[in-house]
Amino acid sequence: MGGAVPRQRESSRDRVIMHVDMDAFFVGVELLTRPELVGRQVVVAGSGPRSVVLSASYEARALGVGSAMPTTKARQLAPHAVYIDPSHGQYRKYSQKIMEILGSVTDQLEQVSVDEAFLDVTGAIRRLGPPVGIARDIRRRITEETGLVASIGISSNKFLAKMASTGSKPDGLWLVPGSMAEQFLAPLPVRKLWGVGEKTARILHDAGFDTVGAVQEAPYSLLQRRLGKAAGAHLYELCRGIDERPVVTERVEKSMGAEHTFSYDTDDVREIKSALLQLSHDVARRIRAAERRAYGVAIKVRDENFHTVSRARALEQGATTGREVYEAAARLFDDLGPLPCRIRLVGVRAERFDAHDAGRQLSLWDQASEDTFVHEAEWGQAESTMDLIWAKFGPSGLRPATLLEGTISPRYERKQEKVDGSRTSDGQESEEGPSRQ
DNA sequence: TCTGGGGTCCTCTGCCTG
DNA sequence: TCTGCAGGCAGAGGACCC
Repeated sequence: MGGAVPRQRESSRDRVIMHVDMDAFFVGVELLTRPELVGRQVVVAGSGPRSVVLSASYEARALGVGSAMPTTKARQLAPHAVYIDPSHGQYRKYSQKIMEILGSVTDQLEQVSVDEAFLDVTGAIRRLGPPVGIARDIRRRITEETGLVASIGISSNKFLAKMASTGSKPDGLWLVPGSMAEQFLAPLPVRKLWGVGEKTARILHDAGFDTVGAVQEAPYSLLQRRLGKAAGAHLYELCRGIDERPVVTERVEKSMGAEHTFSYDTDDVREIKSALLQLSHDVARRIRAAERRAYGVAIKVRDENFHTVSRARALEQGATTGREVYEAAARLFDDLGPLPCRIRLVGVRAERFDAHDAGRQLSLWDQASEDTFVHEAEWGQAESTMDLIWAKFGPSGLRPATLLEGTISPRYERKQEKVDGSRTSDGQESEEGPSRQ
């Protein structure tokens, strides 16, 4: 039952893994252009009624403001903080610079998100010297070349390196030898473990485990009983600092999705379908950009009570156009039946990708009529042409007629204008970003 | 009180098939 | 032919991460 108790392979203790994590990255980037705000409470958050905090300066964090917190709550906690709309284009630009610096250290680089990455420097030590020296050099170069601050954790695997960088923040550097893993982790609250969220922490608390040290004492079978086979085994390993995952330099996306939260809950089917249509086109554009074809489409619908349902459908012919994605999404939505209450959020996701076949295959639907096939091919061509125009002039000038006035609701239209307004002619968000307060 | 958006992985369940 | 069972697979939902 539950399999053998896992043990760490001795060889894996010889690896040297770094976790580089930027300190309050979004705020840091904003402060580069607004140095007068350094040392003040600064919060990067959307300005909508339902937006959340993306990043907060350490001064704001001291008041309890944290990421993913509703902006309304953050304003209660930090009423005198400066609130800034996010400028994602800038964040991407700085992220790229940072990844270039990290890439010059080793090609064993795994970018986890816009502001953090793992490096396997095992092979670089002979060339560049001891790990701590490499990490110091990385931190110095990031600050000199971008003006931003990074914290770095070093250990024998990704999990421990991540825990070390978290512990070193802000502006720190920690090395945790693999042999010290259990002592290092024991005093930490279980919630600090990577993969232990709110729910798992509550289950562990109910079982009497509040610290990693307490979980270290728990039998393997008990963890599997309480948390499930995989999660139990995973936690058993993590609390001992065992993590055999390699640094993955190339990652292939398994799905691409887009979601929209309405400013106000709605039961207007026209408005909901208009959002589904817009999202379908957004997703399809990314499918085409990646030269892929989606053989599955899923929708997500969240109601006013925060109850979420999802529905998925396999597609015989891979989808690459917004029209194809929307047809599947709209059918899934229709299959849900009459709305029992108002809707808060809708999402569209494309999945089950395959290599993008160059020649357009005839679908069953297409085969019904030669005219239909020509029409579909033309539609695909039209959307590809739209991609080119988007790339050159930005999204504001062109969109399917079904997304223009009369079909899309005024409320959703306003949001699109806001998004479009923050972009430049090359389709990227402007250097200045959206308007700020 | 109020909870975005994008993504991955896991579990459970029901259906199909051998 | 029917029944029971196991395995594979897809769909739905949940938890988690940044």
